[in-house]
Amino acid sequence: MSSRARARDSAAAAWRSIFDYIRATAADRVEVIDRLGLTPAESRAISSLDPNAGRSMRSLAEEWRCDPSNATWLVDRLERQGLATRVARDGDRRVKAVVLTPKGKRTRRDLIDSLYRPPPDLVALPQRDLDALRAAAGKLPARRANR
Amino acid sequence: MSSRARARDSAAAAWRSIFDYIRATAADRVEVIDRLGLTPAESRAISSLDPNAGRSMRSLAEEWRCDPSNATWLVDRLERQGLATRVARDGDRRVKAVVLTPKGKRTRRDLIDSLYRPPPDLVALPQRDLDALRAAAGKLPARRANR
DNA sequence: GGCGTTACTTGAAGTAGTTCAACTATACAA
DNA sequence: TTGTATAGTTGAACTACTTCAAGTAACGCC
Repeated sequence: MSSRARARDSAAAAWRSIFDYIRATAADRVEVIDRLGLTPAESRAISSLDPNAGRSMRSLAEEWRCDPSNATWLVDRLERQGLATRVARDGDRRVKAVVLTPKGKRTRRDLIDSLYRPPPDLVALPQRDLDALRAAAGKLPARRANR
Repeated sequence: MSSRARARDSAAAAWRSIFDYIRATAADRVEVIDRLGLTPAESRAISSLDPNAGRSMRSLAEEWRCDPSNATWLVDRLERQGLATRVARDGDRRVKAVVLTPKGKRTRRDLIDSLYRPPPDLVALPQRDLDALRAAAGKLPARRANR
């Protein structure tokens, strides 16, 4: 067997296990989002806002791959919940910077901490496996290059 | 540091990387589902149907944690697309077994093959990492025990 | 100052998914 | 047989999200 084929085999087996595990734990994440009173779209929105900087509507719409009017609608929802506000940017008053309110920052912190908390099954793995997992997974890109 | 704390640390780092990578590749999976002309709910529905056996509406509603009427609505959609049919079960004619049509089986096969195909970034990892990943991830439960 | 461009908003229409209450048909047990 | 429970369906009301077309306001260049 070629080394290429061997890589594909191992990767396929690994991916299947990871994928199944992600699906098995999906309900936990829904629970987190529910607890914070968010919809899935709102939770994604909140986590793409930088607590220390505003972001234009346009850049948000691009990241979310949605219509600008859709971004307006979503940010409206965040604003109505007191999680974010719009401030006109000095210099170019056309662009609105969306910034997290203190409540928004707290909610984002809670959201991210909760989602990043490793599930018990994972923590229960042997230390050897955890170290290997950490090393291997750490080499994966956290963001996909623009295509 | 206690061995418990060490496990938590490694697990947290590993989980973060995995979680980020899953999010980074989410668009690929949306693409697969779109290509098959399915909604996310339909794709989940199709993948929980066994190609070799029917399943009652009730058991589907339980797995999907939704109202029975919701299951009716979803299976209606599958039926309208020619992916599944209902057959009354002999012996208890109240229960309808939902079975995949040949087209439904093909679609399911395609869906699962596509979702289980490991992303390129993963295949590109060093063989040592892949083997370790496979071994570690293989120890994770694929289904969550009922709670 | 006029003009094209950019950033964002508004409104209308549509799909997807959820929830609840009411209903039908079958099974099963007293 | 008569009641009671179970499996599934129907319909109505609602929320979340998407898409498109049209509109407003500010910018920046000539």
